[in-house]
Amino acid sequence: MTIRLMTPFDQTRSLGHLTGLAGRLFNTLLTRRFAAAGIDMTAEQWGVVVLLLNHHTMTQRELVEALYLDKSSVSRSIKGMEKRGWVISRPGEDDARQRWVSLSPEAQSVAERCAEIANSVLRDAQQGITDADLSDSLDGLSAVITNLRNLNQA
Amino acid sequence: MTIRLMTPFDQTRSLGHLTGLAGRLFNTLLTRRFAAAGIDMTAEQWGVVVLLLNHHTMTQRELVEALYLDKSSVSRSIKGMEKRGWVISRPGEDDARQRWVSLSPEAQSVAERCAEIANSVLRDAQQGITDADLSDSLDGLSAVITNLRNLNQA
DNA sequence: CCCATATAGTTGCATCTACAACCTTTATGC
DNA sequence: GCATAAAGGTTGTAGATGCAACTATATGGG
Repeated sequence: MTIRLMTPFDQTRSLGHLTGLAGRLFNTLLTRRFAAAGIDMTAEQWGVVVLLLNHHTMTQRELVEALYLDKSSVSRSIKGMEKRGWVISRPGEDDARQRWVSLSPEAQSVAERCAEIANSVLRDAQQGITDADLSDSLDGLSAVITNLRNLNQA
Repeated sequence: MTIRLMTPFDQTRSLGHLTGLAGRLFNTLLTRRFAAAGIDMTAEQWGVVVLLLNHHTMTQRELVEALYLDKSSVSRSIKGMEKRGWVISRPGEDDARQRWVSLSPEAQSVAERCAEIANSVLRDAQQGITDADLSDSLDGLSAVITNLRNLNQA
């Protein structure tokens, strides 16, 4: 017995459903492979590490803008990573409100292996898909993200 | 100062990053629009409601397979939805281990408006993207999800 | 210089998620 | 039949996330 709506909604092929599912699967697989390699790092934490590899040091506000997370999420994430020893957090010298975040030596020492693992996940996830199709999917995804960011701002 | 890796990893155009971000943006926008319409339902809960609209009643195990979540996540999600009044949960008659979940009358009465809101989010998120490009993106996403599901099983 | 406002972060609270360990009930093998 | 294995769910624990309210610091206009 099915309840029919005047306004049909097909979840199984909805972008919202598929993106959420794919994101979740990516993160769990990456976290599992980190763990299998003896690296106690989550996929989300790896996202922070990648940014800090490229920028050396960032304020939490810069992380918020780069990751598009709530400032409270970044605050707690950094706290956890500092407790784990992946990052170092220091108060700003010019502006006492800021916290400057940078990678710990330990994080730098495992970054190379993490990058290999992250690339392996991407490779495996994309197997059987042509580069052209993949590029099209990324373009579509980027366009949707641009739309959603604007909608969430408003 | 940038730290260069032997194994480069470009996050900004990585499928893992983009899918996670898009999924998050979809969910927050949908949850916000539900709230703006006076409907106290999250995007994740709407996913359960859609399944129950189409199947009338399901066991938690069936929900686990359809949503591809851990059984514990479904267990707590259903508990919260029952507390909120969106679903009814009853023990199985044939198999005493099972819990059969179905929609409450209240959920059925708001489902129509929820479907309209969910469709509006999809429409807005996809604006400016041609149907052909969208379809290609969905195909790519589906292929990636199939890969990831197999990888996560193994 | 001082007050109003804006900015950077933190904390309380709620939801969502996964993994591991566990309980209960059912199915299987002998 | 009975012991063992498998299946359906729950609970403990931990991380991730958003929103609202809050603190502390900076900035700008009289």
